[in-house]
Amino acid sequence: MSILTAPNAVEALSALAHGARLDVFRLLVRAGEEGLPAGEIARRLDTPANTMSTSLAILQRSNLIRSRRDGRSVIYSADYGAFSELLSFLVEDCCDGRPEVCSRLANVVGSALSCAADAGDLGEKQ
Amino acid sequence: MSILTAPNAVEALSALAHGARLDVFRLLVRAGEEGLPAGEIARRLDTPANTMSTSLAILQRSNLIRSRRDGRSVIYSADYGAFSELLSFLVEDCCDGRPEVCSRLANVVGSALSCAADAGDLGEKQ
DNA sequence: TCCATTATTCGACGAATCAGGAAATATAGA
DNA sequence: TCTATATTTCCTGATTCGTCGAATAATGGA
Repeated sequence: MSILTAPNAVEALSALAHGARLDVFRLLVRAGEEGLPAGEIARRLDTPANTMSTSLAILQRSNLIRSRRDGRSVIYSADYGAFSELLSFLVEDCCDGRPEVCSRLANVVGSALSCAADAGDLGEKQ
Repeated sequence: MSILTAPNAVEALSALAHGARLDVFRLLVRAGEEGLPAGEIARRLDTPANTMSTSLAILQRSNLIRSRRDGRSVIYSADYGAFSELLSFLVEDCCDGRPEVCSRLANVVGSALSCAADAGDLGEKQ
């Protein structure tokens, strides 16, 4: 059961349904918990600061990213929890009525996440 | 590594980033491989046939659903493979550089898909 | 062929989204 | 306080999207 409501999910999907914003989100996912300052994100993705600010605001409104101020900079980072909730929302329906089809999703997502096992903390962790 | 390009992913996310279309897709995911005829989908979701036809066309263009004709009806069904590819695309970045953060996603998605294990074929199975 | 059923395409219009210049705000340092 | 840096907000034209009435296919049966 996901915590996300359908409207929340639509907002998150809308935020990601845009080439530039998807690039931002993926950059932040790769950047990890420490995140990146807005200006650095704009520079790396070669986007005007005001346009990037709008993109960041849309992603933040959807809860997929967070921000914190650090001096003159505003640091953005991916919200992995919210991202997980979105993924849960997307996959939860496969279990309603047709659990047998879930296995394909489970296998594919599981292998895509095999690095989690490589990192040595899938479930048990150290 | 996902097979999906970023533009493909954006198209699929855009297709899902709409309340009515998300409802259609989730209905079809629950309906399984056999799918449902267009008219039945429109009836269940209380939507005019032409509007539903447009929604179905958008979902199909994004490859998230397929269609086949059966007499006068056109049967739509979820494309679980394409759905898996989209999920893979979304999660693959967490492995680039920050494998440790993947574990949370793996755990959440894994438990959301616990029904796959119940259904008895999650890779190893028990 | 004629008709009923099922589904798609066309056309049009309001609503929403997009991008970025210009101006405003926030912070730090001198 | 004054200035430079970092970011956001405001604004607006251009584009795209969403909806659905009406018209147009496609199919099967009589």
